[in-house]
Amino acid sequence: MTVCQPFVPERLDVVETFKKGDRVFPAGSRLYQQGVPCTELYNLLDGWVMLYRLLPSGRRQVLDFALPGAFLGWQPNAMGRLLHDAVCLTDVAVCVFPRAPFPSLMRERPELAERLAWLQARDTISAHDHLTNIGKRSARARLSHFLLELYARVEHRYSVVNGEGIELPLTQEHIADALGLTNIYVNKTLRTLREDGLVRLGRGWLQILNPSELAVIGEFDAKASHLY
Amino acid sequence: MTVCQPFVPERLDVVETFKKGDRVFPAGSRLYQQGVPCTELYNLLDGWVMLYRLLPSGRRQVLDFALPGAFLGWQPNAMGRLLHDAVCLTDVAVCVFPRAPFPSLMRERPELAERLAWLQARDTISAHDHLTNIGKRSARARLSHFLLELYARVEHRYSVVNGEGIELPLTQEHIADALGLTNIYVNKTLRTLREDGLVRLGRGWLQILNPSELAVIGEFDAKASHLY
DNA sequence: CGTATCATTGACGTCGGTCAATTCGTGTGG
DNA sequence: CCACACGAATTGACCGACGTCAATGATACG
Repeated sequence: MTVCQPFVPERLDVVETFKKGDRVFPAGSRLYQQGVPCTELYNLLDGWVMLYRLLPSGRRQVLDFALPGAFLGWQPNAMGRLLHDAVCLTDVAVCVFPRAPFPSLMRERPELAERLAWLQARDTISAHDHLTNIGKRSARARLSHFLLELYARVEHRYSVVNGEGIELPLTQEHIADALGLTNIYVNKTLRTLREDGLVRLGRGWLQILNPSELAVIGEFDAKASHLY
Repeated sequence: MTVCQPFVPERLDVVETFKKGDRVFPAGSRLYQQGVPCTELYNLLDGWVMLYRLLPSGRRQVLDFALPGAFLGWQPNAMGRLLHDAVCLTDVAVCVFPRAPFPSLMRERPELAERLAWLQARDTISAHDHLTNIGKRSARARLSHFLLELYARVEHRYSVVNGEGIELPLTQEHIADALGLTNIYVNKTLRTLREDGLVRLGRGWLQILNPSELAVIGEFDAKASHLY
């Protein structure tokens, strides 16, 4: 499901030719910045990347937490200026492409354009999920939905021992900025979820204790998760 | 910027061959329904289409108001089941395509896949805008931002006499469901905007009286509107 | 002219925000 | 090994933006 990986074998070399190579970014570093042109594209191989927008007022809206397989930095030309920030929440491994030859590369390799279209369509659906979650649910439901979805996505990518919990390199402030809440209220809502025996969540890890009850609260339909 | 229109001339016939023809839907009718497979794709030629999701609880989140040029009904296969509803707010003219041959058509015509990728990327950006608006702004700012963006989009498609206002076939409930508010609070907030001489808005039309002040309130950057 | 839909307004309640203080955890330097 | 520092988590008191409920008014349509 990544951009460069699962091509038909004999085509793979073409994309391989264009890539600049793999690179590692340390936790806290930035892949690219809102409003600034960026000459590279990134295929996320390992680690977590947070995508967010900054408002003039300084507030931050988290758009997505990108997991391995995500293709980052590509967008219709706003004169090359990107519309969001991308920072690494963990050490991150990416496959780097130069941006310039990409349009012609897409024309030469239709399956690349096709794959990009699908990735983008999936991103749109994901954004619509996110939108619905923020727009129409209470804080408690938002958090439930968010944790379940994140858990499912991580479970799908990393090997997770069933019921063992996952690594979750997010602060409560990150979660708050994703859900349109304050870190304080996220904390208070988390407490009620914990007290009800639904989740456990500490520094850097998450465990879902009662997925079915959480799914009811968050109106989460596991079968409808097409966003892996 | 539509799917079938601006191809290089000699290619156009290929897409034309596949299309099933133009069709008109009356206001209030539905193009497709959430959870139901749909065998067609639609290129919106004229009119307004509202895209929304319904939650189990019955609440509705409006995802987008589609304007001419939008390409509707295409998404990565969730077994063909669509994830949102599309209903016509006005009489609507669409160019209809059968869904089945589309994957192979994309492979034959790379420029189609490329165009779809770009349209989808634009949709993602638009969804991120929407997300930021709902997640991080007060009701007053949300409304200001929403009205300005909508005005800009309509202005870009239909010929608008400067300062004359536009047709806006939305009820306050539609707006509320798009912005994560209640129709009642939308009404009250609109009143304050009117009283401050910023907008005029009645049944089916909208006039922006003070765009610069509205832009300040809504943190709206006209230059950043890449969503035409 | 009657009915349905949408807009408007007020009274009241609450969910979530703001402010501020305390605790906890981890890393760092003495 | 302990003292300190710093960021994150936690908690409480208070407040305000927005929701809920209910009634009235305006428009369009048959």
